[in-house]
Amino acid sequence: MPKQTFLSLPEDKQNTLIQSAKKEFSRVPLHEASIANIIKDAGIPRGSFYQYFEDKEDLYYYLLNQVAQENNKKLNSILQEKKGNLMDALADQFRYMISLRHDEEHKDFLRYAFLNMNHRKENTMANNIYKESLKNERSQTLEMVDTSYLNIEDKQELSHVIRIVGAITFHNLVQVFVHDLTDEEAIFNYDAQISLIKKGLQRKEVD
Amino acid sequence: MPKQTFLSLPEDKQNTLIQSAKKEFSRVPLHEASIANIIKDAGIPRGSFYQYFEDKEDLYYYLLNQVAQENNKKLNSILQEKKGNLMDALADQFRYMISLRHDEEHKDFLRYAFLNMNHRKENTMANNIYKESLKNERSQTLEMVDTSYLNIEDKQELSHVIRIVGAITFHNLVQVFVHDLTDEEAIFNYDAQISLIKKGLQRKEVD
DNA sequence: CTTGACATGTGACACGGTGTCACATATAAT
DNA sequence: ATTATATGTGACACCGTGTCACATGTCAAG
Repeated sequence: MPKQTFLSLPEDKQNTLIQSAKKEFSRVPLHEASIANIIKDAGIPRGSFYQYFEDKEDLYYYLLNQVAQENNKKLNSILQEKKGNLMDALADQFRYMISLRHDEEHKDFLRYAFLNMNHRKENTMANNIYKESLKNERSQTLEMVDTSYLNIEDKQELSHVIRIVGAITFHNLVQVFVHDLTDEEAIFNYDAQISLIKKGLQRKEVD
Repeated sequence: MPKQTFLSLPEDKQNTLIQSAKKEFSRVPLHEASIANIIKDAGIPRGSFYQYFEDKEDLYYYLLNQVAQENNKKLNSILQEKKGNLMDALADQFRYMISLRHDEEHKDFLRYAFLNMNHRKENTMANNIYKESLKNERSQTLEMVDTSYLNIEDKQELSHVIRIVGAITFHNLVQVFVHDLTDEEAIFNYDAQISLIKKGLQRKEVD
């Protein structure tokens, strides 16, 4: 989390720094990004940076979390639109996510995020790290799921379902960036996989 | 890949370096590991290191690939034992993987590998990077799958199934290390999820 | 042998990045 | 006006990387 000092800064100064950071994190992946570049671009001294953030990661995950929050809102609205049908909502959400690749502002930032997706980034995207407010939003999302569409018996199974579709969704998003899939290819694969797990991987015994 | 120079080295010198590397990569995750520590421990000069490997990553993925190869062999043998039943084989393989946590030699190395699992590591573990021989082994594994257990229609769907169970398996392995799950918890979750996707996530219409 | 060509070994060094700290400056409170 | 407290600043010490000029080894041909 950014330190209080940063949050107390005049908004435009905050934005300058954020813009510079986004620029750097869009140039190279996190581990190659340098604080030196960010502060040079933002025109602030090195010491100040460390008054605002713990380190590079702190700033990075602050940004990533902002993206995640937008995303979460989107999912909520889609889920509402789909009347609680989780699988349908995810199919839409997936399409939305890959469409972000064409958005100049997020493009390369997302690209490097997914090319170097790891547990912490995934967790941030799925929103578990920041703020209690998010915990609320999260369960708010969960509450919206209409479980009658799903082949489950209790809340615990719902959480397993979430993990399953989450793992598959992230896997597919990573594939999109790693192999530079077209939207069509990406959607085809994702839908195929979702369809498979919806109907079940195990052949029913035919007697 | 290590350079030829390394592969031509007397075996004991190779092993010394490998041991020192494993020690360092078990001490801290890849990005914190330092070549300085490895060569100090192995007692070789800095210049030599760069004659053997491109860089830190080169050495790391060489080691990880060795682990992956052992793993692949194991999967093959389990799959054979299970007469091509993929899902059953994976359940066993998962148990085997988490049991490696208790093996002193691999313990921390694996721990840091999974705590920082990313696309490249996952891919290495699932074996796609090194050697043609592995490509063969891979398809060899695929050939062993008896598709009659599965609810699929063609080879393409089989590859989707592999991706699905792969994503879920890795997700669960990461969770094991991130949350320090007991073997029992890990197996419970994994089995629950596998069972769900086997029978299908979508409720059948009851009329 | 000895010479030369080529492979391998070696460690000092330049470079670039990080995080800190002593000092400067602003802001607020009495 | 004075003191306390927060914030700004950039020089600096530290550490790790990858390279390069030079040293040493190997081996085959004369």
